[in-house]
Amino acid sequence: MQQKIIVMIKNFEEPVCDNCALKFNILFKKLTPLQLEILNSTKICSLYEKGTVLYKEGGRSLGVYCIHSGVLKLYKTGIEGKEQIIHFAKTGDVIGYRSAIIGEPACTSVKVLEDSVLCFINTNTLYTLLRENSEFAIDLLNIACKELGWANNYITDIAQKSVKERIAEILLKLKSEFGVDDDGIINIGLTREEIANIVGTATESVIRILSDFKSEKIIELYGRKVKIIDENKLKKNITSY
Amino acid sequence: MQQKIIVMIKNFEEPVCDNCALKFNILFKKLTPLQLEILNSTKICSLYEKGTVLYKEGGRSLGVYCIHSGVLKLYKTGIEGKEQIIHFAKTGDVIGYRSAIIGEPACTSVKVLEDSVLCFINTNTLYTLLRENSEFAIDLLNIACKELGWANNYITDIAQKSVKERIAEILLKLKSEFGVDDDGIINIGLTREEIANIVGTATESVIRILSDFKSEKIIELYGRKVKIIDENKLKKNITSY
DNA sequence: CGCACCGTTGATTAAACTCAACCTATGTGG
DNA sequence: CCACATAGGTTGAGTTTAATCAACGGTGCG
Repeated sequence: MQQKIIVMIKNFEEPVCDNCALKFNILFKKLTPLQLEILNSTKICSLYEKGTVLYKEGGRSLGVYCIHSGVLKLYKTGIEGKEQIIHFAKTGDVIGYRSAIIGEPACTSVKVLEDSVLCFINTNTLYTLLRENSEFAIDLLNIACKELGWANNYITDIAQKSVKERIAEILLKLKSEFGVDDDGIINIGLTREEIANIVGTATESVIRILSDFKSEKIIELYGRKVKIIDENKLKKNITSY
Repeated sequence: MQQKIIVMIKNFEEPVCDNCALKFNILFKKLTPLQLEILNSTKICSLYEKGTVLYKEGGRSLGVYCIHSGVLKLYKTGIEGKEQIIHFAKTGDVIGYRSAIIGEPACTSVKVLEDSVLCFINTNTLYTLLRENSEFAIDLLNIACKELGWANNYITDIAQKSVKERIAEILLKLKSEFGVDDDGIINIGLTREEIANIVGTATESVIRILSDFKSEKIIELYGRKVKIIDENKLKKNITSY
């Protein structure tokens, strides 16, 4: 029996913290040149292909990941394995810090949605930087607080809004978060099931509601991609507080 | 016409940070004696009576409150004024830091549920301490991360569990958070509507489910207070992941 | 080809909300 | 003191929303 082995080599440029565009991002902008050097020499960068599970809920954290490029989803596994997507992470985001900071098992799993170049920073280095540089700690605190604000909003949304409203909202959020291409199509493709797992509903409900929006000429569907053609009408589906 | 004016003076002992029991709490334990002194001399303590609204969603934050004693609820105002309770704060908790840190309007309103002695720390002092003492910043980061973990869990709960499960869970959470008195009755009294506003349901649903639990001999009701008499049966109402 | 995964549709069911009425306790003004 | 208003609690009936169940079509892949 013969096996054909296909080796696919995807190349990626190893990022250097010192001239990484992300150092201008909120988190790393306050690091000193020396600290950037420490970061650069201890970080471990790799390309993670679509579908890879980076880490799982309940697993012990070893550090944080800085997203140089790519898209990932953070989710919890709920009742009967149903996944609840907590949020998406993309270029410039840092994930895994919650678990690294408090030294508890991860509260979410992370899966690569689009090939990603990630820099891993171990907990020791993270803590060294946090202790040495309180501005850095404050910036990470900022990130955590922003996420917390979003989470609080989302609790209210899920608790009070209808499935239709939540889907309308998520479409707008995806648009603002991922942008649109030249044809105005939102730059992320999610399965119907994934959308359901964001807003906390059944796949069939998502299908029906997307199809409603389509027949009301509010959106256009291109497979997994969505184009919003009437943002105002879409917003009218959202009860504002 | 005569008016009878009743002046009620409630006394409270002004807390001194240096020997405040809370300094052993996670947040303040890393402050130096000097920093505790700064904290002590700039903080403003007051007694806030039940019913007082400390601050409102959307309002600009001026600092954080350290809870010396008392109970408060943090909530968002959602659709048609329906309140969504995000969480409760009690002795030893610090509230308002999210807004103070990121310099955005508050994302929740806060109301006093039980007379509270609160120490107000203005944003300047907070930032001074954060900058001077990275351990302090790390500890606040810890608090934010814990809250974030809880919020993520709650998103999954609300999205996936039934109202009955959520109520069962909240009763257990209230018990562990507030403890029970000598008769085993949970040390917090909430209206049916407030319970509804925690789990995101209608008041009537809470009434019906509590009454179900009562007739199944799982809980006993004493007005607004609840006694859990069969914790195992209550837990059976919660689907575990 | 056959399998797996995704998307779609229709029919049915179940969960929870809404509405309405009524009860009780508490507090208020006349 | 009574009359009344207010807020919280309760119950029942009817309706709505969304979940579930089932069947089926399309697509890509080994």
